[in-house]
Amino acid sequence: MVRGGGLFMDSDPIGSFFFHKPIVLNSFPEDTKTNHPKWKLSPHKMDEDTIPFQVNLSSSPSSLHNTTEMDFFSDNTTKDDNVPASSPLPDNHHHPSPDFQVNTGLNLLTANASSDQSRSDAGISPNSENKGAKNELAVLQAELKQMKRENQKLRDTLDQVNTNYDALQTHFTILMQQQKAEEVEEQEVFGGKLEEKKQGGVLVPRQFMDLGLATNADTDEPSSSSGGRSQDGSGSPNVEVASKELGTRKNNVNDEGVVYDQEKKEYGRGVERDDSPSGHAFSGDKVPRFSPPKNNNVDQAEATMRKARVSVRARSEAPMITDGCQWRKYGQKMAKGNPCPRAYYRCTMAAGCPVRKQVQRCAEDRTVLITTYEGNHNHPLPPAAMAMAQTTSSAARMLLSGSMSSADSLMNANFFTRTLLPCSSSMATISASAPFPTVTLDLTQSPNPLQFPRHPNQLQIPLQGVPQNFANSQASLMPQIFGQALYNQSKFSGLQMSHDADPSQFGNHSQQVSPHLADTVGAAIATDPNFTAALAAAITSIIGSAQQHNNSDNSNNNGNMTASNSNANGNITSSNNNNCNGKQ
DNA sequence: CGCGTTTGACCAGCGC
DNA sequence: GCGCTGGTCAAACGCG
Repeated sequence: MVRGGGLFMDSDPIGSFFFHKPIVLNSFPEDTKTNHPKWKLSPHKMDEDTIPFQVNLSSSPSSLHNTTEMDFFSDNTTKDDNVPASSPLPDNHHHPSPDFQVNTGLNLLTANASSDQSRSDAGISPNSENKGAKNELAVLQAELKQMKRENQKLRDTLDQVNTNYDALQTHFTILMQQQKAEEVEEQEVFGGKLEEKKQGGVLVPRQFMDLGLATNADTDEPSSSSGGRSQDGSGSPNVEVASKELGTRKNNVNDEGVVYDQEKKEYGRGVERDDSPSGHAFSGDKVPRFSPPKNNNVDQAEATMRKARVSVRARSEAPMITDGCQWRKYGQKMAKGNPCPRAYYRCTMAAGCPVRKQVQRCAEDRTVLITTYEGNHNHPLPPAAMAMAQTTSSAARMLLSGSMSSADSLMNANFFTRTLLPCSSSMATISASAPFPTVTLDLTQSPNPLQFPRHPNQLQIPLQGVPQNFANSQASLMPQIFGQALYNQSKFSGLQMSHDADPSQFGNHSQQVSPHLADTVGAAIATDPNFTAALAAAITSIIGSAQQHNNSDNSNNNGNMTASNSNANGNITSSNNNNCNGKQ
């Protein structure tokens, strides 16, 4: 994992913990390999495997710098000129020559040492050799003491980092749970009794259009039926029972994507189980086939919810954008009005995941890849997948909250325009004749490269020629932030707009970028690991949320809105298809 | 041989 | 009722 810069205590079990914690520390005056001054991270290391995630320790680098006892290698050179200055550690294998003379200037001989010495030296050496050995022993003991002290300090630092990390994680989890709770509130507000629907004789909470986050899907229902190949043994229910309650998202965020399948400790793979038996409540994918004649109003609303889609437009030469999920192609059709075929994919990260997506190139601009997501994941997601999922989820929530609260979708579109797209209002359109609501996130333009330190082409997803994990981190970061912005926006559109909020008051806040955001995003972009991206994005979201809460009453969330607009241009179009020209 | 993709067939919704 | 279209299925196929 992460190593402390230049601190390789391979033979030292005390220092071995450096290999397991995401801390970049350099306690040495100078890394003689790279000649980087103290606390300056080696770019080489950063490129390799360090995560320069800036943890705000109470002990600043300077304060650590002032802890001179950590700088014991200068003593090393003092007490033993034979030891190369570049040696970062006291060489345990360095055996002094018989001429080895050390003058530490310290009177460190302890009674214990002398007693040991007296024992070991008994009848062996003359006085001079005894003195040399004693000195050596004293030096070693002093070094040991200092190493212990330093180790203790580093442990303290590590504890503090861990504490901070835990606090951040807890905060993030709480925020996610709050988000979930608010989502449920929105369901109650806008869905009313639609929150529940009957399926298989069991009343289950009706899923909102949550494309990204594991919710109350009942994956324990064995699949069967409807033909299709059956899943292998991977069909262990990977959504915990607790996920049926509000705290579902916890599993999505608490393990840096390590645990996706609590039982299998891995992603579900392989041929997907036929996910939805006929009439499965979450078979949002099978919209045309899921039409039991029921209460008209309820079904109409449900159909609207089910059919809600989020379309993401991104420039990419790749056949499919990298969104962190695993997909299996199950069909391809030529769609009317577009010479490019439309491919149909379904999520295979977990058995029975109803999420599907359609991928099609834009008819007018073949470089634009249009990915339309539909359905909700019923399984925990890795960070990279969460990013896109949250984006689509938030967009869908925003759309649905608006559509459910108001029949005037055009008003909703105008709201999008004024809030998210102050500089591109023409992009916000909505088709009143849409058979189902679709939010289109247009990520094909990046008008603010300065605000979001990314090459414009990096918005092309995935980044070809770039390591996959890096591409993932790149591609995932932006939707993460964007999604948070959309989610926050959805709260406005869904809750406030129905009251007396003046949308214009949100208008120009999206032009700003918080320094925190820029720093965090920059740090995330500068490094490879998905964890970094996800964590940075999460923290970014948290920061943005915190800022939003701070200014919540009369202004919009600067950080998040900024992020969305600055990195993705925030073009949102509500329409009913994923063709460029709006035809289908 | 297992797994993923391809592709023609099939089904349902919708408009005329 | 018929045709068009979108969406899905599943056997065939290809690849490692």
